[in-house]
Amino acid sequence: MTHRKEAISLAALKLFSTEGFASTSTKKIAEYAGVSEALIFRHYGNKKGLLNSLVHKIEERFISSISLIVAEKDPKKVIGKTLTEAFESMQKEPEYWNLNYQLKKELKGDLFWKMDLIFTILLKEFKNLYVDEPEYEARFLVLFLEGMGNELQNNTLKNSTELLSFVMKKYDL
Amino acid sequence: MTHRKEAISLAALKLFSTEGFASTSTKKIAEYAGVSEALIFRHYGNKKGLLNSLVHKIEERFISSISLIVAEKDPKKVIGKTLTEAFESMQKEPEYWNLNYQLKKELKGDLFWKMDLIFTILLKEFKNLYVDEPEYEARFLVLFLEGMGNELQNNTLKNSTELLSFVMKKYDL
Amino acid sequence: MTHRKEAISLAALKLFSTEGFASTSTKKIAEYAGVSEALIFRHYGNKKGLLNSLVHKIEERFISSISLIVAEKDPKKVIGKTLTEAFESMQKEPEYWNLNYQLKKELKGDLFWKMDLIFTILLKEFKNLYVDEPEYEARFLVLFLEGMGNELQNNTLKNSTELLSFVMKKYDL
Amino acid sequence: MTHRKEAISLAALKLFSTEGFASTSTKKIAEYAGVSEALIFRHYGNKKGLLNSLVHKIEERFISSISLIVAEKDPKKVIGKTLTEAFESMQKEPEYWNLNYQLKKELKGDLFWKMDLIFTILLKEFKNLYVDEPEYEARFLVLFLEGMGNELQNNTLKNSTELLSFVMKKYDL
DNA sequence: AATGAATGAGGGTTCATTCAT
DNA sequence: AATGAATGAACCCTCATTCAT
Repeated sequence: MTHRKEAISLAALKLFSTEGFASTSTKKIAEYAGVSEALIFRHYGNKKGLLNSLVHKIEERFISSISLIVAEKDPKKVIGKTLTEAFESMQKEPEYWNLNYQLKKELKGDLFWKMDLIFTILLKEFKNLYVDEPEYEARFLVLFLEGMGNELQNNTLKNSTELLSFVMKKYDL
Repeated sequence: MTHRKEAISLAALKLFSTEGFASTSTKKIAEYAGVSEALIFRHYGNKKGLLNSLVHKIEERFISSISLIVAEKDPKKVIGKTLTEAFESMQKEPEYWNLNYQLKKELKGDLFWKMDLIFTILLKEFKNLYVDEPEYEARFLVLFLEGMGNELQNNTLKNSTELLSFVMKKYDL
Repeated sequence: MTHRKEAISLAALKLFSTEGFASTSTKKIAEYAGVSEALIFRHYGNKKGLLNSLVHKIEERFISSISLIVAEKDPKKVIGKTLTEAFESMQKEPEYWNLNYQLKKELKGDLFWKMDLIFTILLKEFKNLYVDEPEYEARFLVLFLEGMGNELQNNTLKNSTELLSFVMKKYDL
Repeated sequence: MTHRKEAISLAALKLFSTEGFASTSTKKIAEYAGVSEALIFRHYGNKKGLLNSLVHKIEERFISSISLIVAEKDPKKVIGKTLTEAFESMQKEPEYWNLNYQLKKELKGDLFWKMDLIFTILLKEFKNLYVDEPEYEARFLVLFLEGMGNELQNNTLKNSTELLSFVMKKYDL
């Protein structure tokens, strides 16, 4: 990938995630990336193609981060690590999560939704722990995570690290 | 409010909440409402004005629904009713919640965010219950609700009613 | 049809017929017509729609002119009048014929081709005259007319009126 | 001429003649020829240069075919051969004729127009035959040929061979 | 109150062409 | 000789908005 193609990708990630896909013009992307507008179309075909390439990157990145977690054996450790991994990812790479949320609205289901994978992992481990209603326990935690992701995007969540610690303690993880 | 002005409002609510503000053209709204495009501007000044009128409606409606809750005395009942009220509202009037979520991204803070009010209520009652860390308890529940709202918009949440019952039981509400 | 809508139609007729459909930009049409470019799309949907409206006009105009001819009884008079009518139409309304030729190339058969109608008329009358090979006689004359139409577009045909007289005399019309 | 340069020339001939000069992009030509777009500009300077090279080829080819005809002595044979040569050329190399017609519209007179040469030949021979009005006789036949060329491009002319025979017989050639 | 006509600004995309390699 | 990268200008078209009626 050439220097400029990457610049376009980065600009698009930034702008799509903050302004939304529809509200981001290709001209704005080009200016932000410091390239000509036409270059976007040379490299990605069209605006949707640029988006798709970002989505692919997001998915690959996330899947590889998850694969590290499931190597663990102890159910509690897996659950704990899933929460912390997701949380840290949300903090370190907010653009990717932002984009993921944005696209969920705009693409309506055409998108790989990270939370589905997290749910699957949690469900399995809650079953291993023989809790009463593993589906609801898992879903409950996932929805909390999803809400947290929501808030982290807007920087409206104070003491998020402490909040996570609180949850970890609550679940004895 | 005349018949046509209301038709515009309804069309805009529907379209803004499903397609987003930026992606909904005034032409589309006019067609959906069965009126001329110019009428939108006569009644609401501009597109943003139409949006603002919707936002006002949403806020009024939500505040009045909350005021019923806080009339309760028993902290646990207040918490429980807050959860069920929010949940039922999400199910009965998905457009309003959808719009609220959409606008949170697009307006970035210019908007009254329902969850803030819910947090305030829950925080007060958790304090009344003398739980250990009321801020985090309240925040935790709010984020769960927020995640649930997220999912309900896309109809991707199965057994949501049972899930809520599970949470109510978990908190002994 | 409003004043400006008509202006667009006239400008398009002029430009499409002289420059070709593909080579005529909507901006050029708008400038030539003295209106905003957007108005073209309001009135005709898109560039192709504008073309289609011209084609319809052309067809209607031609069919009505032909209907006068076939009212004649004497075969020779019909043939003669067909030739002169076509010729005069080519001279008086060169834009329409130009466009017809242009479109024949660009639309490839999606177009009503005037010469087909002329052929039908001539064929019928040559049969009435009991000439040896009416199909070829009719086709021969039609191709001559077609060639003449070709040349008249570019003003490269000198003494066209005398040429027609010559042909009329040759066929004893 | 290298292999690739020729491929470009062939692709351009094909595409210009079927789609027209303006409607054929250099990208399309490059793809059709299986070369890079930049190569077109290396070999032909610009799009117009590519066209000019084609036009030159066409003219050379046609002039050499005509020179065989005028070697004949008998006027009637010359006329007959001119018709058949033109006809066969139209059938065997439709692309060249197509292009010639296309360019006549698009270049407006900047182009060598084959029919002018044919007219000159026919005129001379009709004079040799002492017919009454040699100019009109020659023009008449040329316009027929021109119309036939028109139709042959779109494959809309049935029994063209028989039609030509009919004309030959009609003129006792 | 309500509309059709009209527009300037901007949308995504394709164009012919140049440049570095 | 040949190509991929890169671009400014132009393409068709949609946008929110104004105006006359």
